[in-house]
Amino acid sequence: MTSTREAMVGAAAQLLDEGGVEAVTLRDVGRLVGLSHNAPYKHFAGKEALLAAVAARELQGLHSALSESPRAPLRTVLHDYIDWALRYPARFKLVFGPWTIDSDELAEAATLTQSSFLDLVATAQADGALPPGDTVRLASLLRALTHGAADLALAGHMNGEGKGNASPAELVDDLLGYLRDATAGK
Amino acid sequence: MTSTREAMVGAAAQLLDEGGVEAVTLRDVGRLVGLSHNAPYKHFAGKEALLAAVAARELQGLHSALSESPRAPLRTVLHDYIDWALRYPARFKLVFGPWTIDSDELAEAATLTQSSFLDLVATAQADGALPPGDTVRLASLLRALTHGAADLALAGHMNGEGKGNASPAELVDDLLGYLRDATAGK
DNA sequence: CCAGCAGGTTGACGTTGTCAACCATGGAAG
DNA sequence: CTTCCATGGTTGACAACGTCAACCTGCTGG
Repeated sequence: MTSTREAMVGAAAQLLDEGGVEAVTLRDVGRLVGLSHNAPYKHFAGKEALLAAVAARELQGLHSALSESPRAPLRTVLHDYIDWALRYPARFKLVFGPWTIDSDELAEAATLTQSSFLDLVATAQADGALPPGDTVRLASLLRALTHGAADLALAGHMNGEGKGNASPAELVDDLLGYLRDATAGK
Repeated sequence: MTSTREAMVGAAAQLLDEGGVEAVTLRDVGRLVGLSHNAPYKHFAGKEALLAAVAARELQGLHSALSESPRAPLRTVLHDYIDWALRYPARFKLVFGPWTIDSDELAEAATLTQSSFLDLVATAQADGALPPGDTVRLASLLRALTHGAADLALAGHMNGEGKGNASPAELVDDLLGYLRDATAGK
């Protein structure tokens, strides 16, 4: 029994996937759920609030995927992240775009995902796949590279002239390789 | 003697800095240069074309900064890149956002900047500051991390709870450190 | 001389976000 | 049982925006 609010979030996500964030219009969301324009205002303060709800749902999904298989190797998780970004570019850009609104829901989902990832990095450190040291900082490094590789790939800045070009997944593997070497060489 | 077109690009950049990409409106650009709405259509095919011109100008600026001091250390260049991104977030997001338009001007500026950066990485490899190997791939790694660190910082995803948090510049230094170790250990 | 184009103007149109006012309905307070 | 009011819905309006069309300059090349 999906509430009207959830239906609206779903409709917004659908519009997002089909035509990017520009295609998400409050009026179309109303139409998609069988209500009239302005119906969304009964559930969201405005357009940004609706988008924030979509972002929160997506973040919760990421967190679920992370916490449901706590034994997945770090490399797999990062590759999955990249696959997700490439498959749903608009969602990716929305989630990691600038939130001009402070949604409690969103903030909570973000910290949850963050802590799940931290656990993952800590285990990898314990397993000797990553160098020891500040876990938060190492996690930030991994996150930044993965995010940046996906973002550049989406922006088309990484498909230059073909020669020697690396896919985002390959870049992640490169970094993991360097980090493993640093661990072993210590 | 700045042409009307250049004035419009400048006005658009100003609006961009003040209020983000949403604040850039063709009508305001017209007003800012003392002309009436619709004047921009005499110089640009539409809004996207205007934004593409702004992005191209910004990319050319990056390329100039890169090529004017060819002896700057890689670390400095990357730090400058991050400073630029944090100081002009809207420009940064515009330049590395998805270009739905193919502007020759933009494409050319992009390849120029790309090649400048490749030269820089190649010299760093020759100096022994970076491990040998596929220069393009290594440059992509550096670019992805720098870009991702800046983007996450802008999105607010990196100022968690303070403890152990790394600034984008520190992450760049971390990666450079790992790469230097990989070079020396070889 | 004049044809035409670059650059500029006004006016209009449809779409969108948002606000205001009104309406139904269902449960809680009296 | 009635009364009240919050919830979720509606319609209508408004201003702003992107964009198109039509019109109006000058200047310039043939």
